[in-house]
Amino acid sequence: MRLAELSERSGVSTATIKYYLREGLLAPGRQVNTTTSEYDEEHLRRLRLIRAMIQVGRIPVATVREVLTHVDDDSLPRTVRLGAAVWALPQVPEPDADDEFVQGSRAAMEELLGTLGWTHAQSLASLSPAFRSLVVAAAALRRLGYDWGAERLVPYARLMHQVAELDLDFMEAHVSEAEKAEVAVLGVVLVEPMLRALHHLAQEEESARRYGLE
Amino acid sequence: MRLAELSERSGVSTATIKYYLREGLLAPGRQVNTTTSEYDEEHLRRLRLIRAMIQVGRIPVATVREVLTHVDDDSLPRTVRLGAAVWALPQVPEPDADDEFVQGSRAAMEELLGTLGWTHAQSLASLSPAFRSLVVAAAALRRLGYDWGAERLVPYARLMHQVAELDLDFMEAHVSEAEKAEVAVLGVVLVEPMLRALHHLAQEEESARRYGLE
DNA sequence: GTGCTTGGATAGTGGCACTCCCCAAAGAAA
DNA sequence: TTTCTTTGGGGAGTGCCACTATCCAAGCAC
Repeated sequence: MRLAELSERSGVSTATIKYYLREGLLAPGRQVNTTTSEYDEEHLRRLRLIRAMIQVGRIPVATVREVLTHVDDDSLPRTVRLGAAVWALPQVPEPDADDEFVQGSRAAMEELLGTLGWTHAQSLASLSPAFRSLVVAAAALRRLGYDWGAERLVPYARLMHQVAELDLDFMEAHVSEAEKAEVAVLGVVLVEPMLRALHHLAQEEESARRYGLE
Repeated sequence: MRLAELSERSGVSTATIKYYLREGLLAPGRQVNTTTSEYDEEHLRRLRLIRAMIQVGRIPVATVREVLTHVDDDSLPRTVRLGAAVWALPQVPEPDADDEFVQGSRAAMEELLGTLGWTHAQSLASLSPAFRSLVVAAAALRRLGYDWGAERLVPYARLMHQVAELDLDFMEAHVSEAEKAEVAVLGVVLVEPMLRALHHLAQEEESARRYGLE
């Protein structure tokens, strides 16, 4: 199929597809001659994935490129590729290491991992963007006078661990059917907005149950 | 305290504080004379809240203003104010109602609420931005060939309901100590990034347990 | 009075995600 | 063959956003 048809079937304008091609998010089509390129179903699928990451996952274009680069890197084993892709997802900016609230939160979050017995996460903590995000969020709450320390977060962490188990169970069940790490990234990137939405809905439901609709 | 000190103590530049004042995020200080305004601890606290929402919660400035407007609206009861504030939080754009994937997902998500017995959420579904987000995310997955229907989401939803119960338990425990709805919004806005970070950490941990670090 | 600081206003900056426009080469029509 | 339309590539432009830099006049400190 040509650019126009790719645009038609994906609902993405030709100008935007060209932009993605230029930015290296989408591989170039098979060049038929100087003015025509041929795209296939794989291009359409990848384009839909890119759109989902950008529109639903709110991931910046540069980050999408980075994530896809890791996903496509055949030189690494699948699990490593997936890990690299997830670590590339956008996180909060680097915190100020001298800030007292940041230091206190960092200590509290290390304690949290110890309490949970997440030994692998502990050994990765200093590198993990997710750990950094956790520290930054906890520091912001601390700065406002709230102590979201280890003990308050333990029940949240246990619930999120159950969520992670569901994620991985699903991935295992589908690895055989599609060997592409793309499938895994998809699960990681698109499940998050669903979790967020379910969280809000659950809050609405529980709030209505407790206090009525008024 | 004057602008310079407010800047000093919050770590936010005077130029940025002036911008927030201009945008109506921060109430003006008490005007002492034509060139001096006096700010108090409440201004400092509000400024820290704004920064946390923008930097940690990644909420756009216009949305922060909207959320704070609801929070400060004394004409409504507290629960309604909180609900309005949460509904103002950024969500995905309106989906194309004619899209077959969107229609299928909407039906599946309505079925999900039925299965869960979330009757209040059901009655609010057509209005709730969270429900819309859920539909959009499910539609994106559907478009890529994955069926995240009601039965696959039920376990996720039950876990997020437990999270919501924790949230509300915490809020109830703190309502007496601070009557401001600000406290509640804070919980909603800043807990989300923590959940996200915990989710990632849990994935890293569980993935390392199952497959090793390689 | 002189010089520095302050707060308010206006305009400018840089990044991002497109989006517009032009062009030369194909392919289709006459 | 000639004319007309379409196509893909590329560069420049757009609109939005979150600041940020500059200017200005009024105060205050010495």
